[in-house]
Amino acid sequence: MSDREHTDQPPELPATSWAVLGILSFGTELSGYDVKQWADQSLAYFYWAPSQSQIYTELRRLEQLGMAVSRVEQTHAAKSRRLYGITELGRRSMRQWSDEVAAEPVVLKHSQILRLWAAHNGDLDRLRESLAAYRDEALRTAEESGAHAVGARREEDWRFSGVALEWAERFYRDEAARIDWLIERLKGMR
Amino acid sequence: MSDREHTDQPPELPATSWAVLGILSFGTELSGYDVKQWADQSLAYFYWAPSQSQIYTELRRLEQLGMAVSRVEQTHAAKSRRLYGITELGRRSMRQWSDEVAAEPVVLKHSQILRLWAAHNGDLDRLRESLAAYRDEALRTAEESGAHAVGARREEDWRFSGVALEWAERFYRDEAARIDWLIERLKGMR
DNA sequence: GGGAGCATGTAACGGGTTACATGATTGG
DNA sequence: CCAATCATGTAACCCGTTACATGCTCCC
Repeated sequence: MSDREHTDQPPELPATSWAVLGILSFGTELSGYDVKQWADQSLAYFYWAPSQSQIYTELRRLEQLGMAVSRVEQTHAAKSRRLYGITELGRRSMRQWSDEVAAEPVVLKHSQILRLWAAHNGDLDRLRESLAAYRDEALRTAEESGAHAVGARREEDWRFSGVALEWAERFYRDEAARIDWLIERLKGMR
Repeated sequence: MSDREHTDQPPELPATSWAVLGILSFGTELSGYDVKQWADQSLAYFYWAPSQSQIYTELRRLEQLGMAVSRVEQTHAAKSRRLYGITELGRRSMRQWSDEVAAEPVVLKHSQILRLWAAHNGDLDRLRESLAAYRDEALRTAEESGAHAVGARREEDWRFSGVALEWAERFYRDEAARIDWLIERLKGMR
């Protein structure tokens, strides 16, 4: 019995599901709408922002698997929202996923570099402009991540998500620096 | 008439299509199989590696749109392969895509950081091991990109794809360095 | 002879997106 | 009162993957 708990593999789920379950694992009861906000302010910086409708789908799936439970909160007369919380099974599965399931390969789809790669078609000056704009955007993203990291560090349970956001801050700073290098590298090319 | 050529937008296609057309834009006639090899040795380092079957699908679509043409090469008695080449329309579309179509947002799905973010569930030491392994893998990838970059620099037409691969080399080196930072940052945390 | 690589494709499926639909509450 | 935000969900669709099927050729 207690053996099974150690040897059972968590069910195969897309990473999205684990991400959503991960948000619930911070312990707060959340609506689908809330989950979306949280995802946009953390996940989005190193993973991606699932759409609202997808989040609802995932939450329903997690509940069906017994990893989450929901209850309806009656805020007002006519208005209500469904709050989801993680279950014991959910926590256990999350732990198994963390420890036992191999991490999928890191996915990078860098359309800026895709354009550079094919720059023998097209106007190089326009590419340079586009790169410069992307550089500034990356710096802004770095600052955003940093700001969210400060917020996350305040809560003991969020210490690792805080570090993840610090990582993101560095990532986007490095990204900007690499673009600077690239612009320099392209000087004189035609 | 010549006006239209300047104002027409290229058809809306998924980035995959442009990537495949981009491979053809280097001028060599290629089979679907060849395209896959090329993609694995360049695209994969900054974009992603489309599956073989997807490549065949894209090639057929590009031909239907008039951006590519194919002919059957009879290698041997019973064996043949279909070679694809870019057309004038294909080149023009590629140029328009480069110059006029806004670049899609950069997609990053970093499952290593996803695990870090949720590390309050699960074993931190196992995460550290996983990160160390990823670091080494990133360094290997950096070296691979660098090697391909050297090859690309030899051909005049590939100068930009060479620079893209140099960018990739830096990217994966920075990635490894960031993991080193991260491992250091996690020291003492539990 | 047999295995590795060359070569092309089909079918089923799934993950995820956009667009749409609906309605309540809050604050200026 | 009106816009923004909160809140939930359906339907259509598409991109892309895996698994499968098939058969050749080269070289050991």
